[in-house]
Amino acid sequence: MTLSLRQKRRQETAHAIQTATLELAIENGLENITTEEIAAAAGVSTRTFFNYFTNKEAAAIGTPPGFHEEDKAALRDGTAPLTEDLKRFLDKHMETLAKKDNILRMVGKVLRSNEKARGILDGFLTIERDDLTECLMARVENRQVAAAVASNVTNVTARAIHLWEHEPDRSLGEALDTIWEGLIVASHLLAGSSDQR
Amino acid sequence: MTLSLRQKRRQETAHAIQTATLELAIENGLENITTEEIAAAAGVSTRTFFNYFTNKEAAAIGTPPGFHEEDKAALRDGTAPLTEDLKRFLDKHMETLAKKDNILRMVGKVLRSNEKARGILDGFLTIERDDLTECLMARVENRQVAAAVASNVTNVTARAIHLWEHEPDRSLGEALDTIWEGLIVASHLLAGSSDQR
DNA sequence: TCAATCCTTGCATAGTGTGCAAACTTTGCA
DNA sequence: TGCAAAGTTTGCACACTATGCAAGGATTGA
Repeated sequence: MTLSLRQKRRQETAHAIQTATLELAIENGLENITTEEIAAAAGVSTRTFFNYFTNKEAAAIGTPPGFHEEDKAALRDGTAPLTEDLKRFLDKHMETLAKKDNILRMVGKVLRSNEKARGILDGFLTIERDDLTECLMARVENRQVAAAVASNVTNVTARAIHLWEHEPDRSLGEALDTIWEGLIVASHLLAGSSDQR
Repeated sequence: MTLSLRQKRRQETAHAIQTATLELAIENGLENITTEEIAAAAGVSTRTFFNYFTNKEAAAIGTPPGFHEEDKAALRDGTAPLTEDLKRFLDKHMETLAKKDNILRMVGKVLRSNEKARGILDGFLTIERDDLTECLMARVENRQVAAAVASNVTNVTARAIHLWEHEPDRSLGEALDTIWEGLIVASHLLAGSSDQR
């Protein structure tokens, strides 16, 4: 985990650009600031800005954390009922996200109603979903089932973040519990069982 | 349903621009054509292009059909188990999409791996999902459950289209059936029932 | 027929994003 | 230590994107 000087600089610059982007954007709105202003605030040239990110939106989003290898392994090799292993997996993932909850909150504020940004986020979500689908192949009978479960996981994550953004006194974990509850009830309904609990 | 001359022209121009965009894009890739070329091919000025669509990607996508009011009403007021009403709803929606399957196929080809386009599509999907969530409020116990079900519906649609794009000899309806099957099994798993069928 | 309304277009302009080449820094090997 | 290879930053040029504005044309309904 020891980074070379070059790698460390790269991380620092990337972080400086993201921070500058978010701060300026919270002040003025992402639409009303230019890459030039961001670059100046981050202490680099405009050209260098574009060496790190292809646009403002990507700079604001930065590089979201993917799933941890250990968590994926635990999910793949788990022996408890799938629902339980999944819930544990999601809890872990939420903990990871909670570590950067200040950035998460800014990103949410800044990106609402920005199409380009939604596309970028959707790209990351797609990667996560595919990643998870592969994991789940070890636990379910075929790819369609794995994809359906994986979709629900990424959706739950997105909806939990959304809920957390709108209800300030709720923690990410608590928001997840509420959303998860809804998913379970919905699954009973879709499964067509008559007992809903 | 009788349109004035102005309204008819508007539709025609919009359609001409979308068609020109898709044809040029299939030939050369959306990234390699300019709004200027598209406008010329559609027989309008560049400025007029931007009066209709804010960018190439939006022009390629056009205006996707939302859900039909009758179908939504049927879902809201249905009395069969929710799963069955939902499946019927999806079947209807797929029929609607199938009517424009030539455009659907082109759109899929052109947009793959275009972030801006994904954002726009995601915007439309969000509208559909919210629309559906409202409908489902009449059928389920709370908003979280409605949102979970609605997410599954839009996901299933997206995955069905994806499957159909990759397996040329399958109809949209058949693709939906395969994906739906996967969702039902997944729901049993998430619901935690021991019998999976 | 005429005024209100809407549409198209050209022009000007601010901003985005990339290729290229020159200068500079870090790296790691002799 | 010294030096070549690799990676970074920057300026510059350039093509493309997207919007505001104003002039002129077409459509509408009275």
